[in-house]
Order: sequence, then C-alpha cells, then structure tokens
Amino acid sequence: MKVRIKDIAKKVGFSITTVSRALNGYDDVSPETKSLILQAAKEMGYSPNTLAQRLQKQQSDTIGLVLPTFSPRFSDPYFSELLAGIGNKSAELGYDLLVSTRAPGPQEDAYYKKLIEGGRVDGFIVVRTRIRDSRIKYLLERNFPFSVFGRSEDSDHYSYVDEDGYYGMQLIADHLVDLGHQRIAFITPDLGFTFADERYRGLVAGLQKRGITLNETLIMQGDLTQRGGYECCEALLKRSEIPTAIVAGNDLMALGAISAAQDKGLQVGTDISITGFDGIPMGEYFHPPLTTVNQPVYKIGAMVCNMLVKIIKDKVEVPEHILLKPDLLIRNSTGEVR
Amino acid sequence: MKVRIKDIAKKVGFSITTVSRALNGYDDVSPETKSLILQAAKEMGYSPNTLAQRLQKQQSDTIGLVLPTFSPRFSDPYFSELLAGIGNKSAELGYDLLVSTRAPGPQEDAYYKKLIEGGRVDGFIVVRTRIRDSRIKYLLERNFPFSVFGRSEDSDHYSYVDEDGYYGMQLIADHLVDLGHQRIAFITPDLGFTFADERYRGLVAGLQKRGITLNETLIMQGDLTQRGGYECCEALLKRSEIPTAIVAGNDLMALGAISAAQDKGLQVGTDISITGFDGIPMGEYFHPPLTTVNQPVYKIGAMVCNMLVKIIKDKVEVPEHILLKPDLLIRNSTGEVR
DNA sequence: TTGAAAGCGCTAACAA
DNA sequence: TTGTTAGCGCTTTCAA
Repeated sequence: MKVRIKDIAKKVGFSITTVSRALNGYDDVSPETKSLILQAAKEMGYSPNTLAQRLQKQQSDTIGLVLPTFSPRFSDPYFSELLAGIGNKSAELGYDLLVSTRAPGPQEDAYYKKLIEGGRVDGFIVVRTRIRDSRIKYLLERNFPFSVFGRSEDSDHYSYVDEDGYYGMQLIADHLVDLGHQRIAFITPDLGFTFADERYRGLVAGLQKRGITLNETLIMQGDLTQRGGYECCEALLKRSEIPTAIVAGNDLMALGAISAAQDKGLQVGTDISITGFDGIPMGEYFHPPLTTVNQPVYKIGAMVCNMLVKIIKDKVEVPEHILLKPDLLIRNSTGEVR
Repeated sequence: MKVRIKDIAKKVGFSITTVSRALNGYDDVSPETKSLILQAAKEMGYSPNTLAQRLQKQQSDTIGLVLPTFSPRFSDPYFSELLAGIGNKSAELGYDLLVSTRAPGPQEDAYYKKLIEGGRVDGFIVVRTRIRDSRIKYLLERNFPFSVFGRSEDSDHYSYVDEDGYYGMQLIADHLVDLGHQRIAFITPDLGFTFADERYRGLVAGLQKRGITLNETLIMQGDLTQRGGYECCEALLKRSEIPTAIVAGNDLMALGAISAAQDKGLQVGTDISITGFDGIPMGEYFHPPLTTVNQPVYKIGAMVCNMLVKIIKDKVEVPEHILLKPDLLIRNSTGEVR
C-alpha cells in the first residue's frame, strides 16, 4: 500500500536507479525523464522511507537529548524553554530530536552508550554539566559528536554555549552590597554541578571584592526546586541572627525562599532581600517580582543545537566556545537594608 | 571499526543466520553454539544496528510527540512534567521518543504526515486537543496508531486519557458559591481547545446548579500564560463593578491574575478570590497559595504512553477511555466574600 | 543518459 | 541444529 521507488520505476518504465537519481536532483538525468518521474512520484504520493535512507547513509539524522532528572517528576519551566529552543532549531535543520530523561548515574551513561552503539543518534546535546562529568568523559574518549550547554574542567576540548555564571553572581553581589547588605546567605544547588560551582565562586569573589566574606555557616544546599528553597530559607530564618539577604542559586529555589520568608511574616524586599538566577517568566509575576540574572535559555537551546549540527556535518575539529554575559534584572524582591 | 553480526560469524565460524538466532534467543540453536556466540559477541562489544533492525522489521520503535506551541518560546511547567511522564514510560517500554514543537496549523499537520510517510514513528501521542482537531481527523482517516491526552467530538473512536474538567469546574463553582461569591469572572483560554470548552461548560453548569448565571461580560480570553492572566485581570479590575471572584482556566493565568490584583493593592483571598486549574507545583509556593484543581500530569503522561504502546503492539481495536476525577486543592487564594 | 548490481546490517522462510 | 537465500528500501559505483 505504501509507494516505493520500485513502484514509480515500474510505472514510468525506467530503472530504480534513474528514479532515485531524478528524485535526488542529480543532473545526469534528462530533463524529460526527470519531470516525468517527478510528476509520477507526486501523483502516486511517494515519500521516501527514512529508515532505509538512514541505513544506507549510515547516519540517523537524529540528535539525542537526555534530560537529567533527580526525581522521576520534574517540572522546571527552564527546561521546557530550553527544549523548545533545541526542538525548533533541530527541526529547522532537518534533524529528529530524540528526547529521554534519566537520573544521573551509571544508567544514564549506559543509555548514552546504547544510543551510540545502536547508531540511533548522530550526536548529543549535553545539558547541566557536572564536575568530572562521566558523560563528557565518555563522549570525548569515543570522539563522538556532541555540544554542551554548560562547561566542565575539560571545556577546552569540546564546543559549548554557556552563560557566565561567575560574572552573573558578581552582578548580584554588587547589587546587594550597594543596597547595604553584609550578612548574606546563599542557597546553593549541589556543588557537583558546574553551574552551581561557578555561581558559588562568583558570589564569593564578588563579595570579596567589596570586602565581604561569605559566611560558611550561611550556606545551605537545596535541590533546585521551590520546596528545596523553601526549606533552606525556613532553616535560615531560625538562626539567632538572620541574614538580611538570601542569594539563591536558581529562580525556583528563590521563589520557594520568598514563600518561606512570607510565611514567617517577613516583607520580602524590605525586611529581607532575596535573589534568584535564571530569569524564568514566573519571576516577573511573583509577589514581589524577583530580582534575578537573566539567561536567554530559548536562544541558548537554538545555539547549542546549531553548534552540534555544524560539528556533525562539517566535521569541525576546532571547538567553538560561546560565553554569554548575562544581565541583572532588578525587581522588587531586593531593597535597601534597614 | 564497528562490530557487525558478520564479524562475529567469521570469528566463531558459524553462519550469520545462526549468530542472529543465538543473539535473539531462539531455541533452535545448540546450547554450546549459543554460549560460544554470546561470549564472542560480548568480547567483541557487539551491539545491533538499530536502523537495520528497524528497516527489516518495518517499524521504527519510535513514538512521536508534537508539542503545540503558540509562540516559539514556551515555558510551561505543566508540559515538562507531562514530558517526563511520557519519556520515562516510553523508555521503560523500549520506545524512542521523538519530540518536536509546532504551532497549530497546516505546518503542524504536514509534519504529522511527513513523520508517518517516512516511517519515522509507529504512533503518536496527541496532546492539547482542539475542537475539530485536524490532527485527530487525519490520524483517524489514515487509521494510524495514536493515543490522546484530552478529548474531542469523536473521542469514541480513539483511546484517550483525560481529566474530567467539567467536573473539576463544578468543584470550583461549588467552592466559590459556598464562600458566598456571586459576581464571578472567568478568564478562559481559547475556547477552541476542548479542555477550555469543557471547563467553561463545567463552570457554567456548576454555577447554574447553584442558581447563578455566569455573566457574559465577565468572561475574558487569555493566552494561557501569566502575562495573559495578568492582562485579563487588570482589565476586569477596571470595571465599574469588579468581581468578587475570578476563575482562571489554568494555573499560569491564575498566577498572573493574582499578581495583577496585588498590583492594584488588593488582598487576594480576602478582597478577591482567584482560582486556577492544573495543580502546578508553583501554585503551592505562590503568595497566597493557589486554590486549584489538581491534575496528575506525570501519571497521565505515563498512562497515555502505555495506552499507545498497547495499541501499536497488540493492534487493539476497541478504544480505551480513561477519565480521571480531579481533586480540588483549597488553599488561600480563595476566601469568604465580604 | 541510463541500468545492472552490490551493499547498508539485519531477519526469516525454507531447505538441508 | 545449521546454512542458503531473499529481501526490507534505498543509494551509488561501475559499465554500457
């Protein structure tokens, strides 16, 4: 019932070879034959069998994206936007996007391996890099095409797009110090994530530059969710001397922290200042709106996808590095210390 | 450099066929031969070429998911959770998940067609159904496997999972009327979405049952985003007689509406009540926390994926229908009318 | 300008 | 129990 090249060949009375060539726009087919074939293909509703083409070409025209999730559920607006950026670009470039979710660990690595060895993908986009990232180590060793949103120790050896979290946190530090804050707490994601480490170091350096040392005892670790932010903030507010400002390592935790502060009866932006990092749309509509560092995630998705396709197609050997300078979005969750 | 069946055959001195059979666990291979082959395969690091297997089997072992987006960017926690549900389940069942994003319209339909005709997917999961949904019409006509999260006019003829939005809105209606609200506004998504229509009718019916008629002039249409909710609410609050309660068609718009009300200096939950629909995690951490109707989106994703695989594998002919009764989550964005 | 034939890597009907 | 052969649908080399 499906139309194959063979059927067209039979109908127009030419060989399979000629039909294939006409269809693929080779110019060693006479114009009449070509138009005859094209005409027939159209009438018969032909469309090529992608699987066969891929087998023959020995490439899958598919990009792999494995989203690392901690809990099976995950609900991060940040990722849906990233996904949209990658998805739209890959479609534009003619690549399928194979998406999966895996918790970090051996299973995750095995899955990368499986996809590669089965020939199911031509390259990977790696997101949310970690210190000593086994995925990157593996891909590098195999010399398999990939591009990365984020960085790690060996970033020199691969192509990546990243925002400058170190710089971004300095913007936060300056902003808070300008407002008079000194006793500043930090809710950090697991420092095994390079972005978290980056932001942490940026904050420390930014404060240092202004003569302030980040107090170790005011550092809490959260799991990147609102709940995590809420719980960390709650704990911080139980201290005998509470901080005047809380810096959260991402927006979701910042929003959770705001919520916790409010539940304690504090006025966020006056009694206490709270900052985020990412620039998710929700931050703008929170009450108070969140002061944060903006990351153009959608654009980043498109860029990192583009980068990968270049690597796959042109066999680019020299890694390309894009480091974006983020902007500070000052809103009402921060204010002068009192 | 890649190990193929041929290589194993050469090494162990059996035919390609025998190797294939041993690898696939057929029992017409002598135990010794079998273990010999398995051993060799392991040593040589063999893994089958998925593309070749698929071509031979004439199936792609791939599920298609085309997310409908309005703007190119989209940032809806609801979808990332749905995606996680689908993604984890499909991986568990051995299917690849091909994800793409498309704006509703002819391009979207063409993409479904392209994927089918290229043999790239074995079935689709259709989400966010619309009235006279052309995707469903097309899939039905072609008799191509698909399952749906949502419903439409012809739901009888296909398998779906949906939550009962009609019922859910009645819960909202009852809750608000119990609190004494009479002047109720509704911020609805585009009524071309079946879920929106469903919720709308549920609200009307629920209020009617309690003797209240939903005032047409208090119905606004928003685009499902916070911004949309914000703008609609802003407009509603400019009326000479403002509503005592605002029902939003989804959580994101509800959160936007809360934000708008607060910017007008209103105390949400006392001066005005606002409700959502979906149960995104953010609602719990908003200030005030959002009264809403909960949908187990992650679970729904898994269910609808499971359903599709059953259809693909077992050639199920009788459509399966799952309609979930949602729960009302009463939080502080609603309160007694004053 | 066209066609025959090989081959991508695998599975399966049939024969031995 | 094992092997021969054909074939999935396509592209491409080589020869005519």
